[in-house]
Amino acid sequence: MISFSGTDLLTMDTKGRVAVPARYRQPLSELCGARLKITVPAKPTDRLLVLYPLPEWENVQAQLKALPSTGPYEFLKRRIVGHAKDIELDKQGRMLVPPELRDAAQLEQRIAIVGQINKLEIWSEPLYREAMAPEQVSSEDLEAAL
Amino acid sequence: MISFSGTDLLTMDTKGRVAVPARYRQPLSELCGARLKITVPAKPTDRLLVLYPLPEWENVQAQLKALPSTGPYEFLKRRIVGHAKDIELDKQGRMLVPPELRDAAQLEQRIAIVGQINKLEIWSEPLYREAMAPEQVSSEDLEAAL
DNA sequence: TTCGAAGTGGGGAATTGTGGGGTAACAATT
DNA sequence: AATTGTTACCCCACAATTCCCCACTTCGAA
Repeated sequence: MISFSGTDLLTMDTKGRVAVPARYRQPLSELCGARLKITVPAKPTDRLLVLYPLPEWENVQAQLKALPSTGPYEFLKRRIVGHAKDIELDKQGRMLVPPELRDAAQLEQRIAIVGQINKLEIWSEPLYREAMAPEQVSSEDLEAAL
Repeated sequence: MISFSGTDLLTMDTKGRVAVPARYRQPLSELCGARLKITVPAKPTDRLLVLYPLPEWENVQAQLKALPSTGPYEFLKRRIVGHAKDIELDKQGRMLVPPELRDAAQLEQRIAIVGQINKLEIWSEPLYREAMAPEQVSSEDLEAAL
């Protein structure tokens, strides 16, 4: 299994294409023919997208299926599955981000791709910078976490 | 079996026709000759339609049949089976949504087709946006779910 | 400096979504 | 039974998007 990490700053062109960082391409191709699934994150207020290799997505889907169909879980399942679309790469190693997801995550030209172990996160670069700013977490919470 | 996921934003024309997203057409054709069943959802307050491939509908119907014929179950069965209609696609891959169902789901021009594993949901786009809005789930409930 | 790999841009063909006209099937009405 | 009107389905046509290919540029390594 691949392990994603590190940040790549890239640009999305006018057709909505974004290059997948080259270092992931061969591993992805071997693992699953570079077939991926893109969707929204669990928290509805988070403005980003998550990108799974297909086998990893199967796990996620299985976990979702195991959740009860009530209240917030119901919402979660419908939201994540309802937004999940297949992604393949073109011969230049780029993905085409579906328009609905583009604006769900408020993506513009500048994009940040962030590796998170089993998935990639796709951010608008300005929003990513904001989210990473130190003042986004209270110092007490941080202390508690460390 | 097909697995539906992801959202497609489309328009219903003045004749009540809606294009089935192209990525589903071949799978549906192979699975069941693109013969589908459309009906209302279980919750009477939900404003949307559900669309099953015929084999999947058979399962649903069998489950309904197994329910006791009393009180709320009786109601459920009558409601779901009573609204169910056959759907086929025209040569351009569009379905014709029956008028009664159109206004049961308050469909207007802008439509969202949402994949949910074994079925497709047909929403009015504005209503779908509302339903997916973060305010629809309390932040405490959400915290608990994550 | 040269070379190759990576990221970016864009032309053009094919596919997909949309709109609308014509006609056949069907229902309703007289 | 004849007439009218409505509906559904065929076809064609246009527009937008997606996909395939080629090319330029930048950057780091040899």
